[in-house]
Amino acid sequence: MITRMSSLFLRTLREDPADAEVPSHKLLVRAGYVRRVAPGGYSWLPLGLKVLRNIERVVREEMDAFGAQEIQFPALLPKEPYEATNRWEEYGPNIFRLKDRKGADYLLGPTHEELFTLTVKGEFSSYKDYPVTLYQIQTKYRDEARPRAGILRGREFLMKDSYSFDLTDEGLSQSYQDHRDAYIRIFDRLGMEYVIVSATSGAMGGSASEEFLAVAETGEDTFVRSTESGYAANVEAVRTPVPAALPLEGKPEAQVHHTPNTPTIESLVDFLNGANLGRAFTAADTLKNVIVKTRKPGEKDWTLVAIALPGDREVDFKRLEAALEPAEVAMLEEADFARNSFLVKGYIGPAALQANGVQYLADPRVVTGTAWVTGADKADHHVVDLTAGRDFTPDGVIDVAEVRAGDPSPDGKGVLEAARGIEIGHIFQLGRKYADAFSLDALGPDSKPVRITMGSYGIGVSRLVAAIAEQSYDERGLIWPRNVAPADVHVVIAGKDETLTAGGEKLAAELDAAGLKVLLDDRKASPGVKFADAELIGVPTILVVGRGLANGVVEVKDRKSGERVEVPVESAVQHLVELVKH
RNA sequence: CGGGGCGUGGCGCAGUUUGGUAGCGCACCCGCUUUGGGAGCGGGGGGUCGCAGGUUCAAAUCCUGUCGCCCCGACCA
Repeated sequence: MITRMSSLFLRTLREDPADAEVPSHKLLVRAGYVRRVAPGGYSWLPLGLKVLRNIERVVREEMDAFGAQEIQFPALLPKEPYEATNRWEEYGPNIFRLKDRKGADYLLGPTHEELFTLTVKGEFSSYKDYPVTLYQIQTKYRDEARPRAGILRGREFLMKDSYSFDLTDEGLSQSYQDHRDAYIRIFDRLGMEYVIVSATSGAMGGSASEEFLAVAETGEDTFVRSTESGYAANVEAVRTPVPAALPLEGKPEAQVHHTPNTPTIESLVDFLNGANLGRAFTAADTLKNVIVKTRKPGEKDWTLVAIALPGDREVDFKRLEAALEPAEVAMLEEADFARNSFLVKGYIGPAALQANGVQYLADPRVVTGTAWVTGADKADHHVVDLTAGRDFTPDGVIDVAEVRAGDPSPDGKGVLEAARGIEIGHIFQLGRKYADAFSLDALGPDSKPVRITMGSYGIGVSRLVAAIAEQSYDERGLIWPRNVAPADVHVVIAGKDETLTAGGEKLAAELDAAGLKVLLDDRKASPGVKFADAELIGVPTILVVGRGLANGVVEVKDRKSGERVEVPVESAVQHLVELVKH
């Protein structure tokens, strides 16, 4: 197919739009791919739509390839199914709600678990029908509090969502794995740099859940990865490596010291270093005892839990919540201290805690043989060289300290660094939550009902356009990976005399005949304008038909490397076909 | 929801302090020249200055109200 710039509905902008901050937003607008029509709502212009469709095509091919079947629901949905799962309430202000003329409630679908479940229930009833996986590529709506970054976080977006329905847990695992494999193929084909991180296993039976993050500075998600290996994880899922235990023999005796006015780690370290103890102390030598209270679902009373961690670290509340889930967690209030007089604020130690039946959980770094400075359970006193495994033994391990850049990687290779990513895919095993809500059963071979178990899998299709752009651009413009580019070759006729025009037209026709998608710049603009636009638009290969034509050569430019080679006109088509098809 | 900023031709902005003929660059149209890196010269079209009310002989500019948008954060996938 030949797309002619002379008639293409396209206007490129020389300046960045004022409301754009991130590179993908600026470039997609400047290059004429998208235009904003409302906060979080964008129209796709011809070039943008080509890119979007290319991504859709890759997603569709890989979904179909493992047997998923495409269907499509309305975006406009009745309230009732969402009431059945309580999500009409749970979603709160994040869904668009509307009423029809009769006053009936509707919503614009944010995701479609309910509809898929109901649809399967309506059609299938025998165990022989399962397993089945359905998907759709469809516009979703969420009333984001603050849409931002152009296409990256909109209130209307295109998403592929699929749902697997299985008779058994093993079947669900297989469906999950099928999706995982398909996602890897999809993102590889799209030429993305991405990581797969385990998402926190939610309250729903510790079900598996992983996120695919496109690596990009502008991403909203933080994850850590190893500098030396492929290890990557959500901060909440990082497991701190446990150091080897140290021998207890020869360790100095624990000694209580009078440490006036040292309720904080900083003041304690300063005091110790001024106390002529014959060595230097750092915050990492102290053991901080943080007390929180937890409450399991259904329980009325809170229970105290102590968390011991090196004094140079803070408790990461998100990691703590993830570790204690499904129990709730809260910080202590003054009243809690008043009620428990053994808690001497600033001087809490393991002895009083354990003596009073408070569960005492320690950071993985607190292994047998490590010696600590910690509270002595009375005001203005600390104990030095309190040694784990000798003077105290924690009731268990809890890995909730903040993860820092420079920490050793859990796989033993390299150290961790923090990085940002854009969530482009999410897969997880739902289990039977929705099947239970709608009593989705299959009749088994024994004529007894079997409750179906489900998985739910998403890919942000429109978001991918921006995510790919975030990973692939330079100061001149966009640089599309081959599989998503709006064309295979951008033919620039650099000049306007008739020989050039005719030569360019002929090459474009031949490339088209050879099955390539051609963007032909047949405008009367000056070469400089055309070159600048070609680089802004970002088709990976640019064919320049210009002054060399008189000598029988044309120029093939690689958008990414900037490399140019001169090719004889006669072999240009073959050269390009090989380049494009690899 | 908290903080900050902004609403002036299609886009990017100046003009508002100190009220007095709405301006610049890009884009667009016409003519001539130009044609391998966003050309030159000349001519031209296009804006009820977010909206409403008020002050004034006179309001983009001052006052009051209101609506909207963007950015950071909170929240959320």
